[in-house]
Amino acid sequence: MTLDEQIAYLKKGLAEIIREEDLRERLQSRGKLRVKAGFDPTAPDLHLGHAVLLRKMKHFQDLGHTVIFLIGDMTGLIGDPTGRNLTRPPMTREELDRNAETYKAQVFKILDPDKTEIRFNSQWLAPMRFEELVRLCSRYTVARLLERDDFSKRYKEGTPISVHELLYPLAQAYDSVMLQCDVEMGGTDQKFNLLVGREIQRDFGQMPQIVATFPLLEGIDGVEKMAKSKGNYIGIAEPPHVMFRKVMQISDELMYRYYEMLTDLSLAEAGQLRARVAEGRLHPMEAKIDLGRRIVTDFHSATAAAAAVEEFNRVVRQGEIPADIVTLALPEGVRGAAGHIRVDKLLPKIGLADSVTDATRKIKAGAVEINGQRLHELAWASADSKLLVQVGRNWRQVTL
RNA sequence: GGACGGGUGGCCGAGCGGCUAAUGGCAGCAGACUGUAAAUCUGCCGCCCCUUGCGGGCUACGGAGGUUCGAAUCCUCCCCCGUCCA
Repeated sequence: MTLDEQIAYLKKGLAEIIREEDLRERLQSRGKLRVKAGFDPTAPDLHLGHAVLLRKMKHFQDLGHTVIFLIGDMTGLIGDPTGRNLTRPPMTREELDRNAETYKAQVFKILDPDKTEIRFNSQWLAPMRFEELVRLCSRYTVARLLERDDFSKRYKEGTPISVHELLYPLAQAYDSVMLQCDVEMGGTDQKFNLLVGREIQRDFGQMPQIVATFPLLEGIDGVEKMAKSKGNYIGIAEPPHVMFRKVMQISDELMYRYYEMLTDLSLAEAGQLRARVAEGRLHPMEAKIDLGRRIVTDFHSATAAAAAVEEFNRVVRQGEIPADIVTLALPEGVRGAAGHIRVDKLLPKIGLADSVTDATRKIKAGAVEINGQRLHELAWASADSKLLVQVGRNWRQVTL
């Protein structure tokens, strides 16, 4: 690949790169770059939003560069009391290590282990003395920190900003210094932090890192960014058919975006796809099935993807019973006086309702089917040896 | 340390002595529709008990007391948050 081709390859899908000339110059002078991206250790379940970043990291590896997967475990060790969630307990070293293992299992679905360093920032942040911390802080000003969008907004609105929050950009920047990063990547929401890294590095006599930001991937709701806490995510480690079904749930509009950010299609190819759908030459559902197939193939396999498509057709389109239905024995205490099964008590015990009250509501709303029959009563008598219980798109099989 | 403002259900945000399990919005759940969706429409949306009835009970408006037949609403103290002053 020529230099121009390399840059084009790396740029695809990025929101911004600061500065491209620096990247060009450094690719020439240094050849092999150190590329960092940081991850939160408290939420080890990676999702497709992270995958966008991981894919880009992989692109760097494809060109022979080293990628540093930095786990920001310092926060986890302290027990970050951001906002009103004051009781987040500190994580133990064991938990953090376990999370790191979880990360590895997921991350290496995409990254090349031979070109990946996994690092923890507690390695240098934990032994830091107060004096050193104060020195680090003296390299930056409060005014500059308050430039960050969410800080200035919160400051104006009068919502609290804890001092430690101001310290994070500095800590992150310090990570770049310690790791001697050439490039740091992050979502567009990280831009400020990444830029602080440049300045602090310069202050430490290092070449300022190149900053690469990429757009945040919307979650399956199509509105908010993908986040586990918002429940709108598709997890990297989720089973193939779950992953596939979630892809099928996104809106048509969002589908193109996923094509752009999560597949190897070029932007031009994604555009063509959109045009073909618009012209009625391709059914949107077909396009989405293909998207799902590609994504599942990336994280599992082509075979798994084919099975997921098949399962989707059977269960969702034809309304048949899922193959991987959870089977349980009848729990205790769900029989009424006459020996009938109290469905309202059963549902919460088999994970189909939040509580008995909730189960009652669902039954009254006609959302519950047993053995193919819609239920309107709280009790059920059955001569069969098993019950096939369905609430919405969740199924359970209960053996008597 | 002082003055002022504020803490309501997952979130936002009304209520400011009874008719309030607490308006409304968002989110969520279920149903209809469909191409799987989206959009739209409908219902639900604290917990428990009784095979269920416009049934009964319990818990809930930062915390603890108090006033009152009755408090999210009034009083006292405490905790927390913010703004300004020092």
